[in-house]
Amino acid sequence: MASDQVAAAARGTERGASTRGALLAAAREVFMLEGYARAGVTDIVALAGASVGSLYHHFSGKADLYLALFEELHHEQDTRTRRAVRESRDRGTGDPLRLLLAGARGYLDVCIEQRDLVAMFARGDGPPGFDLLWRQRLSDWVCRNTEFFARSGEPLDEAAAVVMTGAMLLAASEIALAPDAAAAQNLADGVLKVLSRLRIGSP
Amino acid sequence: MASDQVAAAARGTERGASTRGALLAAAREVFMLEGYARAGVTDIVALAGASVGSLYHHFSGKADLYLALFEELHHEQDTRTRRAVRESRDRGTGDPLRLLLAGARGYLDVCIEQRDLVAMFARGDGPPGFDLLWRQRLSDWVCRNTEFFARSGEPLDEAAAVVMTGAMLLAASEIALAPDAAAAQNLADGVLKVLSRLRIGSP
DNA sequence: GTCTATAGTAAGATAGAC
DNA sequence: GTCTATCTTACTATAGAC
Repeated sequence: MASDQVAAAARGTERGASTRGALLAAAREVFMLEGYARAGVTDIVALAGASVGSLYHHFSGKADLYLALFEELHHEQDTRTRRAVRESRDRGTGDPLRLLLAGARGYLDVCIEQRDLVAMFARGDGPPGFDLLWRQRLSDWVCRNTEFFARSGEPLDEAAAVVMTGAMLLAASEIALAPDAAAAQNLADGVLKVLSRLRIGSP
Repeated sequence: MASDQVAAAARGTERGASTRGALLAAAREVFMLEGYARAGVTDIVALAGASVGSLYHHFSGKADLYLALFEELHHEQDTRTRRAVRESRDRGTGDPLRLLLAGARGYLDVCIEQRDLVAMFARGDGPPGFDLLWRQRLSDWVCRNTEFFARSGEPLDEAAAVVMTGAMLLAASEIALAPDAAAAQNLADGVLKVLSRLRIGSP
């Protein structure tokens, strides 16, 4: 019967998805603990309760696994940043710098929640070519902020963007090393407060 | 005769030193071009006109070569930073933030002069464990700046240090990517100007 | 001090049965 | 979709002659 086929497919799909999820979760643990280079494919599949063959069925290899984790975090950061800006605007904020800082807070919130994962990426150890992807993302970010400052009438737009972005970058990294969430939150608050002194974009 | 022995030793030493220098220079080229991971020991010795055996006579391995280059740059940055602060003080500068920024300029000057090398280290790709050394240096820097701001009466001392240091870090990285020295200089000037607006440490 | 040739090793990836 | 066993590849590092 057709329903049997459907049911079988569904079972298969569910099982596959669960294996995939277990592999991702295990990779996360092992990468965080050992770093990318020292992590072994065998350690990951062992922790996931799966096999090497399964891993290569779902992913193209160790690097792919790492990239998947990175994209996941990046997506979350992006979503939260946009949401924070939107909510601030809905609350009536008009000042561009205020909106930028609201987004920055959203971003740092994710960093605080996922300190361990952020720390892993901040180490810089990743698959060959990952640094290029990272640099690309960073450049994009600087460009977007440069455009923002240019629109706000800041003459030193690029420099301002470098200061802003660099501060956020190191803040994320230091937050990842903070002993607990409270200390991390404290640091995030401080950084945003200092940045608000820049008085950029409010001529 | 004793003088023969001395002469022989001197010749030997000179030859050794020259090989060592050639290896360092070649390593610099190859690492800059290929990155650490992709660089092969064989490529380096080929470019240096030396042999694998020589390399392992002078250095403990590929990683050691990389570290030597890093320490060299670090030493230069340190020297120039201190010199810049001293010179500024001699010119009569008393304001602490001004002195800090003078040092920052000295640091960025080295980054501009050695853009290619800085770009190589900024990629983050290095020998296993290098990220730890890097993080250590970074933490030291943040701590020193935190102490500086604390002495200057800044209540958000750590946050201010993170903003300042993060900005310098990304500035170095962006300078390394600048198309030419003029653009790099321009960006450095802008960043220092923006940072001087923070009015940190001058309550 | 320098060289050539060789060995070690480690880990990621693949083949093919179930 | 999942598994085990095997492979292969690429490199660093060493041994030992000159």
